[in-house]
Amino acid sequence: MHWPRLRRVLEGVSPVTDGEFDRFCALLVPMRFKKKQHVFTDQEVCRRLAFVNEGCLRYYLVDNKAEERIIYFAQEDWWVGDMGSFFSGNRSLYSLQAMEPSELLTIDKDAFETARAQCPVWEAFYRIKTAQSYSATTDRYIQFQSLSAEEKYLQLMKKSPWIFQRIPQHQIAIYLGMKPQSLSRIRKQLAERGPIS
Amino acid sequence: MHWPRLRRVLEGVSPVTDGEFDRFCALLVPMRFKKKQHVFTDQEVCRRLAFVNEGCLRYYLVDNKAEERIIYFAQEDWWVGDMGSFFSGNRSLYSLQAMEPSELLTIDKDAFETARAQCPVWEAFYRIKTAQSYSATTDRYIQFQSLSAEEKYLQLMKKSPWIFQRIPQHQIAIYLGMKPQSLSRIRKQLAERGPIS
DNA sequence: CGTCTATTTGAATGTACTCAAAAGCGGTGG
DNA sequence: CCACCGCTTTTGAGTACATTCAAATAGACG
Repeated sequence: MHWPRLRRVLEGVSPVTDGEFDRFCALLVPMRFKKKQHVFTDQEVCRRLAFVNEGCLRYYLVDNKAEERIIYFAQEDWWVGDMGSFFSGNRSLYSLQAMEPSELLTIDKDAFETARAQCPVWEAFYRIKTAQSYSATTDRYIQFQSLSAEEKYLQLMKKSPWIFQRIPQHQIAIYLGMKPQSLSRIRKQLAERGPIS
Repeated sequence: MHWPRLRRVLEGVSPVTDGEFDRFCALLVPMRFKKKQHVFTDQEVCRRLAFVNEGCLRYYLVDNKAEERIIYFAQEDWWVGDMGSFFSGNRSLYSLQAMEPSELLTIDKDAFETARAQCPVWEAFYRIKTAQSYSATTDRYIQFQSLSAEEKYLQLMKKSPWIFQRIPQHQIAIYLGMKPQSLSRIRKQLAERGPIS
């Protein structure tokens, strides 16, 4: 099997030979998930990291006040999973759920270690991506503190317009850390204030 | 030079031989910083990651509203620096400043790559720590959303009591994402409500 | 002792929330 | 095709938590 999307993503970090790519792909297990199906839920260990070959998912938790909190939405070309749980073997606090029928290419811990030893591109890829994700999460933490609800909405429109094509509005509100009612009001205000622009 | 704190921290991940530890230490440059001195500031590239052998620092930025936001306080045994800037070579958004006279053991990018190739303990250490930091930051992002100002304060008391021994209260308030006045009020309320406990 | 900074306190304000209900939308089955 | 049901989005009124602005008090350092 080819998985051209995956190949393109890996090439983004360093060139890959056919042989190395095939070796890597041999370690992956493709899996399909129906809409609303969970890849894993909280209270279980995340045993596989996964590449989103097709579809759209949300990574979320239910907090101590029984509120859902969404960490991210993922679409094609994203890697998903709970690295903390994956490496430590502890149960995850988070859940990963398909928002649309999705196809994932998954790798378990043994395959991960094999790939790390035998596929330089994979070693480089996840090393770089982990550091980038860490940075990006720190940036997001700060943005969450700094921005008002309206600013968060406008920023998301600018940075991730695809989300508005695939995700219902009340989920976007939760992702932005606000109530669906608040997002609705913000949209109304913006529509009134700036129909021109 | 011995650097027993550093050795103990590395041993936390995997055993180290004297030879490997010496090889690693030879790649480090010790540096001292006075109180309030910056290790690096925003607008410059973070060229060194550093181990806190002694002292206490804060990692912060000035946001788009000209407000200081503190990402973390670090004390002995922490590794500090902006990994995003360090690896990408882009200017950092963040600044790192000594809160007390501090001694750092620093490593630049060349030494880092050398160490990664030649010191297995270092390769394993930063790989594991990066993933852990990423997880921890995600957890913190969620906590920031979920908890009230008072809950954040109580949680910090429980999880990082050392901070209250070394850091002035208004800096703690900023770290918790609130105004110094708010933290003062919260402390007052808690003192009134629960002198018994 | 005096100055500078940190902390506390008060009063008024604002942003986003809660509770509640109405309107809109999409899919299903009669 | 239409009627109904469930879910999403909108709207309204009142509330809460933390903020702003302002000033007083306390504490640290030279």
